[in-house]
Amino acid sequence: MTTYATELALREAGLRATRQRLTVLDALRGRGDTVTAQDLHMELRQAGEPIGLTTVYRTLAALADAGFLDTFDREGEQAFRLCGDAHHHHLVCETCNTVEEITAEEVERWVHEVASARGFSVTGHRADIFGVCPACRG
Amino acid sequence: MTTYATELALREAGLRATRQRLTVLDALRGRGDTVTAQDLHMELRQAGEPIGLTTVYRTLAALADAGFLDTFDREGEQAFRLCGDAHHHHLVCETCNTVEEITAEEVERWVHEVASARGFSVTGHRADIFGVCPACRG
DNA sequence: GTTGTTGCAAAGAATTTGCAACATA
DNA sequence: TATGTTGCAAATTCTTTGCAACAAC
Repeated sequence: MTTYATELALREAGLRATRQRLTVLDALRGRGDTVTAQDLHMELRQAGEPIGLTTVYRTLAALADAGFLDTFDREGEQAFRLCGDAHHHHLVCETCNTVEEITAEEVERWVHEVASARGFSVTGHRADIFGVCPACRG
Repeated sequence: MTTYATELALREAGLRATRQRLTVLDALRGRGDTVTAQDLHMELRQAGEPIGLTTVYRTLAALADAGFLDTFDREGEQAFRLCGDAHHHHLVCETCNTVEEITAEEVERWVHEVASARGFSVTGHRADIFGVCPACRG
């Protein structure tokens, strides 16, 4: 179900709306967990989608670069996940890799207090919580 | 200046106090920035220390596993840094890779509030701030 | 038509493993 | 001495690049 809005969003980011990019975005849309390029490529191929591994790597990098995806590190591998527009943090289930987005004014405030107290100019920050989700605990 | 305390700490963690491990710990002790296995190996070799790359990898992994080191991701590469005992967060200079440790009761509190509100059991959390330190801004 | 994109094959880089020699406890 | 550790070389794995065919605008 590729929406027209998706194509617009891609163009806005200076990316052509190719079949492969729409495929990747569609695949990402359904899921709340993180995926690596390798994972996603295999899934898409198994689902019959013709797409190259190189393209999956490049697409995920481009989408992350354009702010469509959040990035995570799964021990050496880079994993990605579709994200909302606003800045947020993450509640990550270490068992199923599902990610819930959380906002936190408390953290934002803390970030600027700490940084300015030490004379740092802030370029970014990240606050993630790791745990096991209710579903995985059974 | 390999202290006896260092050797004890290693044994406590179930690791033998080998020359290589003490060398790595010594090298790490002096610095406030993060290093990768490749970096550290090269530095040690250049300093005349005989140590294998494999060993540096294994040593850093073991030390991190034992809680001696904090780990960071420098785009694909894993970087390490000696850390204090207590739980803390990081103020990272993206220019020189120096890390200042920061404590944050506010964040701890926030972590448990958010997690329990969603039924997650917490296994860990991490709050890092990225920026440019006063020295690098000149 | 132009220019960005794709995908294969090959290259590159980081990291891990097999295994015999070796050092620590 | 028994067992954990080392380090080389080789193998793995993740990721990137060259380049010609191709698709989007």
